[in-house]
Amino acid sequence: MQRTHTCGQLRAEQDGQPVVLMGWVNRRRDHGNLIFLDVRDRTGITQVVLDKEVSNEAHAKAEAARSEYVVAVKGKVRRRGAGLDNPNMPTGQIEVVASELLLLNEAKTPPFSPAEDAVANEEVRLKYRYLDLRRPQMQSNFALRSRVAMAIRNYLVEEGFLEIETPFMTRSTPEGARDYLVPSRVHAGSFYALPQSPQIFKQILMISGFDRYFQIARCFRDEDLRADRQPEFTQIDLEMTFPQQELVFRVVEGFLTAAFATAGIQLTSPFIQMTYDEAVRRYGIDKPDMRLPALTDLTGELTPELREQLKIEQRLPVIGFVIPKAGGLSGTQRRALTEEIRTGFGDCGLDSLDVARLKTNAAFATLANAIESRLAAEPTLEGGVTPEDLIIVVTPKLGTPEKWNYDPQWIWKRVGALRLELAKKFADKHKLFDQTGTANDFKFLWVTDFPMYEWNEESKTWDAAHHPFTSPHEDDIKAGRLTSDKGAVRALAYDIVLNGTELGSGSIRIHRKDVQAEIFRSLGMSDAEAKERFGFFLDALEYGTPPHGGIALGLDRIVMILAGASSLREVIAFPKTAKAIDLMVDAPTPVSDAQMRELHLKIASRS
RNA sequence: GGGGACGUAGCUCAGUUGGUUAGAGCGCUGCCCUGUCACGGCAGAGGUCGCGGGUUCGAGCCCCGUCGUCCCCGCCA
Repeated sequence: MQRTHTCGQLRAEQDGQPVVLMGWVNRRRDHGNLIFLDVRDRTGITQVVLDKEVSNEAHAKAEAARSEYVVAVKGKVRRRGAGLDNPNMPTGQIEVVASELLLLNEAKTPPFSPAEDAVANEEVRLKYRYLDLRRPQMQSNFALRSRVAMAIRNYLVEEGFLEIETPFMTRSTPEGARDYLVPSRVHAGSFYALPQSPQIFKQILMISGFDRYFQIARCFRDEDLRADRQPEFTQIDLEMTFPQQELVFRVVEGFLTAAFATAGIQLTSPFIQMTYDEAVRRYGIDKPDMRLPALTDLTGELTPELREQLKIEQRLPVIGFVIPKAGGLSGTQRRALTEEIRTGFGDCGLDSLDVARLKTNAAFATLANAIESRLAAEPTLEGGVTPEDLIIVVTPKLGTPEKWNYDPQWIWKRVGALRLELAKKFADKHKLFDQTGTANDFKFLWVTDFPMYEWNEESKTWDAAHHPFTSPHEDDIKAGRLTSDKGAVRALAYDIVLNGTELGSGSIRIHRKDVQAEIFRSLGMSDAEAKERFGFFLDALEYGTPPHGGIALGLDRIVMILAGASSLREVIAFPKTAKAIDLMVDAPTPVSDAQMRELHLKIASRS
């Protein structure tokens, strides 16, 4: 028996047609001499009718059928009678009257039903991943993922990019994330590393003259996980020769537009841009969520006298922001929130003003009104500030936090974090995170001019903020800032941000050996050390390296946001838990002593 | 490495101040039912209250430890 149609395919037009369907029993409704089987495959569900008067034998088999049995149905499509349509399902105008039913396979009673909308806890879902993946929501997530990847491939190939694979077993680089290591059997005591990204290879491909490269590449990082971080993840990695950064942006906007179109979302490009400094100043974070109103600097609204009265530190900024529709709190609720903020900032010396209360006090009413009108200027608050909105004004208490001295952005970052925390807390009220199915749900943003260096408080050194192959701004090199003022050096590095999630980052690379060597030196790496770690790369730079640059975007994150999911596990078929365990296959596991010996390994302690 | 939430039937969860025999819905099993589509009706089975220890006359509930899942900080060039 050969399947003729899928379970999501049949419509009224096929009335009377003989068909063979195959799939899983989604539900069975037994009415005695009449049994309904809902048969499911990844395309949908079709109601099959087993009538004892049509086939006694088929009906008997249907009596034995249970949830998740795999069945084959031979029968005829029938337009349902008047009043029997089910408008809730695409195939609801028809049913298949079975003349023959085969139970292709039985199924144990599943621990949870793929037919239920309610989801089981993640532990069970991950253990029985094959059942979880049968759920229509998951099927649609992976169909979406496939379409997105295909659209991106097509777009990039059209634009002249070549898809080229790079090794999974490569050389460990101590910079950046922790490596996953693969012990060598042939070379005792030596290890390959799984790539954190194909960074160096793609640059070598540019030196090799491939002009435009891309790859949908698996990357591996042995760091602690989050909802949006898995130990292995997939990047859309690309690199091109002779690009201005704007050209990279156009390519990315192009393939994202193509990708989102597969989900029926029509994006408009170019995406807006903002420098890193601006992002931190206006949003307190390098990946602003543009669905929410920005931070507003209210410092100018407070005279020294007012600060004095309100016990506010004179040297530091006063920062306000609005959470739309989260207002109207009672006095008790406001006091609780104020207290929460105060303790949340702990030893940082920050406090907040209760604007609603200020308003009721004649001495401060002018200030409160001024604050309100300043906040209302924020463009995302089209209707101005209303009593429905929640106003937060963060003030530094008397006594200066030490951090201010070396990181002037610190207070902005803290308030930016508070803005996100409160936005999350009041998501039900402002509904700005809800998906409406339009391009409006997706706020893209380019963040440019990242700092080249980052002060590492622990080791008291300057580290590369992006990676050490990133080109600094020409001006900053010329001005000698690589040595004199590292904190002020801007890189030709950029991030693409979607709804507050970093989708990807890239840069224009260094293509001259002298500059590369200088950067290594500026990072405290001696020439000998640089040669030891990146000698092959420095060599390659000497054989006619074209200017080049690129970017890498997290495919998993793109699909996650597009699918409206809140965890990567919803869009990765076989993901790992927060402790990097695969609950289905049970990995990792210890290996046999024989394997260990072969790899010249010994476990120091199993404590 | 640190903080937080959760863990009770196959699943989702309730379980009062520590007090008799630990409950509900769904699912499951059996019987009945020819128009259901979350079918319905009747009957029934199903529990190491994550695990270990402690307090107590008595612990699902309190204490200590531990394991697991999730979220966050650190970390993630």
